[in-house]
Amino acid sequence: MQPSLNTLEGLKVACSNCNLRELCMPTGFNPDEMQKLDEVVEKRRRVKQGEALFSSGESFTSLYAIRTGFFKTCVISEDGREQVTGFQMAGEIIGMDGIVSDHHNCSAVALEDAEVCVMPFSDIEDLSRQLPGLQRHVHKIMSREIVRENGVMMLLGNMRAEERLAAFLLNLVQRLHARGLSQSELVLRMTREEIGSYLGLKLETVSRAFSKFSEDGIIEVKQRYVKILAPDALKKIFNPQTYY
Amino acid sequence: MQPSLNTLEGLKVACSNCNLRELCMPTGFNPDEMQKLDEVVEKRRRVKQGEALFSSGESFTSLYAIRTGFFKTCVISEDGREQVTGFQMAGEIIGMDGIVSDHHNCSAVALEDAEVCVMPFSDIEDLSRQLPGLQRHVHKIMSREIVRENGVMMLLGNMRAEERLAAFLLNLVQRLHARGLSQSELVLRMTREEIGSYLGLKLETVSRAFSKFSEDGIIEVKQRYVKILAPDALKKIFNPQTYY
DNA sequence: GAAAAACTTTGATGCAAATCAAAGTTGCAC
DNA sequence: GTGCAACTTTGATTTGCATCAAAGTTTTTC
Repeated sequence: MQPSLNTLEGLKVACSNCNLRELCMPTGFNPDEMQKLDEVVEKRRRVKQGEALFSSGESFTSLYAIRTGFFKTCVISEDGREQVTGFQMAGEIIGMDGIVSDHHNCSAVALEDAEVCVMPFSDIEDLSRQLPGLQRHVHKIMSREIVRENGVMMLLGNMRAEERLAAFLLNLVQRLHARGLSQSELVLRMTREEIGSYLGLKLETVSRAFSKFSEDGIIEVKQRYVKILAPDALKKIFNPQTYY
Repeated sequence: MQPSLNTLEGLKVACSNCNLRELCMPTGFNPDEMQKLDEVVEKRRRVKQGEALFSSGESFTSLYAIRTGFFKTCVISEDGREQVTGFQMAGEIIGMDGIVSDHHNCSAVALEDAEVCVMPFSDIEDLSRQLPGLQRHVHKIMSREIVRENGVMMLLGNMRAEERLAAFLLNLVQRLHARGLSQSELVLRMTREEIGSYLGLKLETVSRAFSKFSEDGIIEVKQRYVKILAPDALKKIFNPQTYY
């Protein structure tokens, strides 16, 4: 096992001084424990835009912490229909779909050039038996994913096109804001078709909903660039009852 | 802590001789480890039809293993829309939605009189630090739920009404069969409205899809009773491409 | 920097499922 | 066992989104 300073092209990659620590790893450890935590990151890996970090059916070995870049995860039915199951950004952990069967159940594709920390799952399991804080963290991350998917089911099962898009934009901008970016401006990393797949809509419907929001003065759109002019109006569309 | 023989109305309730063991707990432990595992089940709890085992917002303490009965889990949006996120039967574990925030994110309601094993989550965490097999099992159960929800997203995002109902029936009968019941006959524990909520459809649409399958000779329906006459036809509806 | 490829927008039309409506069935309460 | 409440089925109509189509924009490629 390598020491706490793993390298990728000469870069220092210890969790202990990573600026995403609070997002992807538990906190409150002593220096000794921190060092052990660092060792969970076996190495880093770059993934070019359009490439897969892992693909459905591949054997599962590791979880991945996103350092930079943006991913989509998607499942494909036997007859070829693709469903985007999520979009993931820096500080988020992906790969947990593979644990149950030792094979990945979905694919993770980089929507922009990305870099991930590779964390062999057997090492995570070993260490989380020693560090209750890490154990708890792993449980929370998986539970968070379950809860997130519950929310998507609500979206897909109960909401209309504009409600889905409003929810999508609010969620994206909230997560970007938590990473120090603007809470009103964003550049979409995905196409209208990928948004549509995630939201259970066709790309034309997504485009029309964007245009409608724009006409109503709720957002400003120029291709992938979106500026939220009236966040309250978006929230009202997403959740009509709360505002009356 | 109680010994391995917890009781509920005089019944013996040790995991070690529960006939659902293979479904809800890991296997391959020695007698000493088995005894520890038994102690994770704090007690049993009966839940009457229509009552909630836990409700959204309640503080999270335990996971629950279903011994008998049938549950639905559902989330409710702020404006009152209900989305059924799953149906659970004997041997399945529920409550994992509560781990991330220490509060339940969804509600679990018994669709028939039920009995569950209450497993305090802190005990599960303590013991799974000692028993790697248990640790792995907990991870697998949560991963399985993530993968299941991915499948539901595919259903809701990409499939038409009859495909959804076909998938639903095939999934139910497969799980019942794994519990020793018929692979062709079942009695639905939920209403048309609850099926519709799960599948993102209105109750009338569910009813019409049942009638259509019945007219086509694929199933026999009498209210809650369903007999699958042509399982291959159902599979073909669910997954058109595989059969051509 | 021209041509092609990929993506987006907008309009016209069609259709699957929602909605509205009413009758039929089952099961529970008293 | 009668009456009411809950659930289910079926029909008529509406509607939101999909589909089909074409033009416009941006990015990539050579």
